[in-house]
Amino acid sequence: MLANLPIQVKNDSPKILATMATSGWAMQTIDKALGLLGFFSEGRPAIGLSEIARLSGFNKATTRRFLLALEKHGFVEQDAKTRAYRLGPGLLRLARVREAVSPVQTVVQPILEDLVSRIGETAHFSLYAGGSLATIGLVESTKSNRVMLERGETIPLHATASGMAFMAFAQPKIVDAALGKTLTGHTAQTTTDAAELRKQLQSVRKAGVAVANGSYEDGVCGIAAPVLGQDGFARGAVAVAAPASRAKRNVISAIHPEVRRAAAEIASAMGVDFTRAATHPHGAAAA
Amino acid sequence: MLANLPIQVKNDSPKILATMATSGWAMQTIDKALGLLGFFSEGRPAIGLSEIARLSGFNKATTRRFLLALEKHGFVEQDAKTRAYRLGPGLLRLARVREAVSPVQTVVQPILEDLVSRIGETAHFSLYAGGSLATIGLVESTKSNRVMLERGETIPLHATASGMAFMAFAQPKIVDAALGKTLTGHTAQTTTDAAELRKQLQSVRKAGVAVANGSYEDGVCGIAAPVLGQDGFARGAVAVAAPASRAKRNVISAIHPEVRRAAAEIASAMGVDFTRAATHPHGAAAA
DNA sequence: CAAGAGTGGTTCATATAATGAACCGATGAG
DNA sequence: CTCATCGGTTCATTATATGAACCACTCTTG
Repeated sequence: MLANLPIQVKNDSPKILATMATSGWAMQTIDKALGLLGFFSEGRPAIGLSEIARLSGFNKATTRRFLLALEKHGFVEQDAKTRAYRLGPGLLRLARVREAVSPVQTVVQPILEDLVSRIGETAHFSLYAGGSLATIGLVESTKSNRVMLERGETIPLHATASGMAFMAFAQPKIVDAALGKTLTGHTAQTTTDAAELRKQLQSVRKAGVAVANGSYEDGVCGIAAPVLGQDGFARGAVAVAAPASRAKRNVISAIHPEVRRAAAEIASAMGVDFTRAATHPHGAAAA
Repeated sequence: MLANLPIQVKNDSPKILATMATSGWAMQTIDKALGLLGFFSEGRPAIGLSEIARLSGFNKATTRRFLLALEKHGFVEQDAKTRAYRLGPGLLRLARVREAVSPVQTVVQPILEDLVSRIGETAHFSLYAGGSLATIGLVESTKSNRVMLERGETIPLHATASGMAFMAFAQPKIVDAALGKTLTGHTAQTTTDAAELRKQLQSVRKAGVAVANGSYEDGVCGIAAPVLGQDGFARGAVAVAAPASRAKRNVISAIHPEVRRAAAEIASAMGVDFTRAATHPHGAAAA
């Protein structure tokens, strides 16, 4: 049973982009090209041309043209030796501009650190971007038996506590889009029925917190709270991830208020007007 | 003469992208869409649809489709109230992945801080990305009369010390591309003649350092050294920016070795093999 | 108030762009 | 050697992006 070893959570979904273009929408070329960037992760930092083509389902020639266009703008760069492509330095500049304008990472990190010091479990913060939640902040527990996450990972909305907390307070169209497509089961515990998930979202709205036990990764229990924007809709979520072995009822209960507090702090630090949160569009208290 | 006030350096170039597509190259749609991101900066963090269309030279309808495609992937987001677009959270994730794989920002910052503490002037580090240098790290001097820079700014190659230091050791094709297009004069001091600039690059190669006095912003003197990659070609540059009033001959001379040292440290920290730097493709010592 | 000039956003005929099977040369494994 | 990769390229085929004119709306301004 994994005993006392850190639990490594990974995301190795291949997901073909080529067929996705059939969603009857416009500006598909850009869509496809930007989709390629999603294949890069901490665990797969550099990818060869053929492999990207295989992963995305595009022709090698097309894939290469995409990569050249991305390279021209510094979004990817090609290793001179291995010829493999990796994320480029242009992203750093854009992220800096964004961060200079509305600081998130700098503000979130200390809040997460505080959260981790209080409850002793790994915590992370993610923002909704491009159809899923993107992990923006991550602080790992110092315990030897802890949950480990990849930096900058994208996490599915329907299979995680963060995702459920987010969806419970997100704009309806986002939820519809997320639950509309085929829901992949990550473990035996994953709920893949949209109607059932919507029922669960109701409970999350009442509680203001989402709990997911092994629905994304076996043996990992997540407790998450939504981070709301000025319009009252969710922007992202804060979550605590604990080994299931430690996640007893009373422990989870104790974590609830801490996660909600962290979520409120983050929302506030991101410049949220909390008087608005009272007249929440979902009619539930979430902060 | 500006006396003792901090000197603010800005970049307000409008530059139309619509005509640029004529460069006989492929995958133009992606190119155009990604070009829009370049209009966002610390000084212009949010832009309305019409203004982006005006800046880029594209049709409003086309521009909107670009923005929607970018938004879908979290590269931009639209303010619910003002309807203006700004850089999106998806960039943070990608930058994090890139940073997790090959840390630059985290490594550069302390080196810059050390540099600033030694010489007492503003210092910054930039990487080549998308046709120009992108400021990745920035530490300002604590003096009241100091040079101020925007975070995440893109700086022209031909008009700055950083640019010249970079070009002097960059891949020839990059230099050709940079000097091939029309060179804009930012001040009366800016050299806009490609042949003359190439001659200056020769001197920079000999010195291993570039000095630019008021060629980008009046009253600002830049001293820069290239940061070389494992292939011996420049990846970016470190620069010190001082008010011209303080930049006496002997001061500049004193800064030279400090900037070169910082450049060497950064290159080393970025994982550069320095035994390679000896057999430099340009036949000059640059570290 | 009304008129004018801005917005952001949408439509549909037109014209331009993206695409991929087959190809090449190189490299590495058996 | 042979076979299977790799990254990269070509050109006929096809699907795509594009923009003028159009709303609906919100400011100013007289």
